[in-house]
Amino acid sequence: MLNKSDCQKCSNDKNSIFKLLNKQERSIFENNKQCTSYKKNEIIFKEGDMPSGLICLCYGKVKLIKEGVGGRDQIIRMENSVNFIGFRALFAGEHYIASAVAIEDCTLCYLDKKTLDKLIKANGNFALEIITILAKELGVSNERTLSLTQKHIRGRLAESLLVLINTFGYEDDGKTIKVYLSREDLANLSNMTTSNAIRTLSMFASEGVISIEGRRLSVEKFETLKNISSLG
Amino acid sequence: MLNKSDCQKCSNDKNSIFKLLNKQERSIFENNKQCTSYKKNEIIFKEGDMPSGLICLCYGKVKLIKEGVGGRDQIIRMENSVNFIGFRALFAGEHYIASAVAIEDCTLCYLDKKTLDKLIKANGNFALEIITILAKELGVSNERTLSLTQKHIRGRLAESLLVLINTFGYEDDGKTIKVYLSREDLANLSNMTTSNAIRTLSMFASEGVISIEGRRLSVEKFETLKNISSLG
DNA sequence: CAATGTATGTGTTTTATAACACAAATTTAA
DNA sequence: TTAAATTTGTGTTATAAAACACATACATTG
Repeated sequence: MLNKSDCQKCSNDKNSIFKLLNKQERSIFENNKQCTSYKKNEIIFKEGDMPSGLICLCYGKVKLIKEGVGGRDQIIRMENSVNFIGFRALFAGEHYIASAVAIEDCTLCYLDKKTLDKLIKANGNFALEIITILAKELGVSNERTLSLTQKHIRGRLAESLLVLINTFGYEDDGKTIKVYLSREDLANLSNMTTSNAIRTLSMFASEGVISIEGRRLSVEKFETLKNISSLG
Repeated sequence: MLNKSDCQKCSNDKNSIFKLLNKQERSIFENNKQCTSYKKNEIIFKEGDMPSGLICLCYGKVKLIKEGVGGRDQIIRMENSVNFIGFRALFAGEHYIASAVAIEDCTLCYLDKKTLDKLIKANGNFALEIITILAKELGVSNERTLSLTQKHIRGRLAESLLVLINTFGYEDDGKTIKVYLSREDLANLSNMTTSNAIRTLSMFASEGVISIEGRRLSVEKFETLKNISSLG
């Protein structure tokens, strides 16, 4: 458990929704938040757990993984800082439907549900912003369902790479995707077997669309990747 | 366009979220709502349209259908009265990602976005309820993605039948599903081709799990249906 | 009420992708 | 610093489901 002051990102990040709070509300938030950290590969929460508060991912990267039929897990979401994780279950008043696993060392902030509800009830713009976040997320999920069910393997993998680019961006070279996943994770994100992820990734490389150095994936032909994603 | 007083369901239905409004807020709602009706098969809104207000389905049944890759449409949602339709896009500030089609004669209520936002900002409990609805819906969508991608045909179709029972209930005989869909709609709901929906439905019938009379589907062995859904 | 279109039903073929099997490389642990 | 475990890579086989091709039944309409 870190000192409260160790984490300023949750409220000071440029996109932080806590900026919508007024001075007094803001201090309620600051006085009730709690910071923690997790090492790479540690489980932040497990599918089936009951959420007790809002979790803000301040530093690090997280995958949200859901147990599938017969051991075939599905990654339903990749999250970069600064963003919330596990807020769906919290707001729905339900158990988590996926587990959150740190894929890098992470720092998190907690805010208990009671305080959060108080802030939502007190500040209409804050409430509306949460409504917007959930509604956008629901759109993403609906689109994702269509992609995962109707696109072919190449399209699904290409789309996953685009999602990773969108979520994590590039390294300084402007082409290496700023996240390092196992082939298995890439497969679970793209709804395919690990062997097919490996094979398809190699195909992309041999076509010059990407280049591969272990888990380092660099995009060489972005437009081609987008084409594969939308046509596949 | 009907007279305002023709529709009382949107605010008087036992589960209506408008019951959370106080007297004054309630009258704002009543004074600004507009009622319309649609005939069976009419399009209420189209994928790509921009929403202008909240739509409450007061009478009738609706399917929400999304264009897929190469003409393979997907039904992303079935809605019964009294419930909202198209609220996701409205709250996200985005275009509709699916079209709403009346599968029976329908009566709808509209409430413009401006008035709705006013009510959300004014009433924290109302805001929290909308947050809960969206969060639950996002959970359903995540579960659905897993089912549609990982279950086999039999499991997917069985699950769709369970969804229909859950949404529309039974006729007075306590076993006939209270909605009459084409085989194509059933297929689009279950992510399969029409022929496979027909074939699988026949299999269920020959196994005695359901009985079929045209579009009338009656559940003979509910537990078996649940087993097929969860194991498939 | 014929005629045309649409929905349903069934068999056959094709294909995308999972499943399996194993080898090589890499990482982790002893 | 060797052994064990895990991850990556590749070829082969098996299979679930799409695609295709008709036939029949049912609706709709001129």
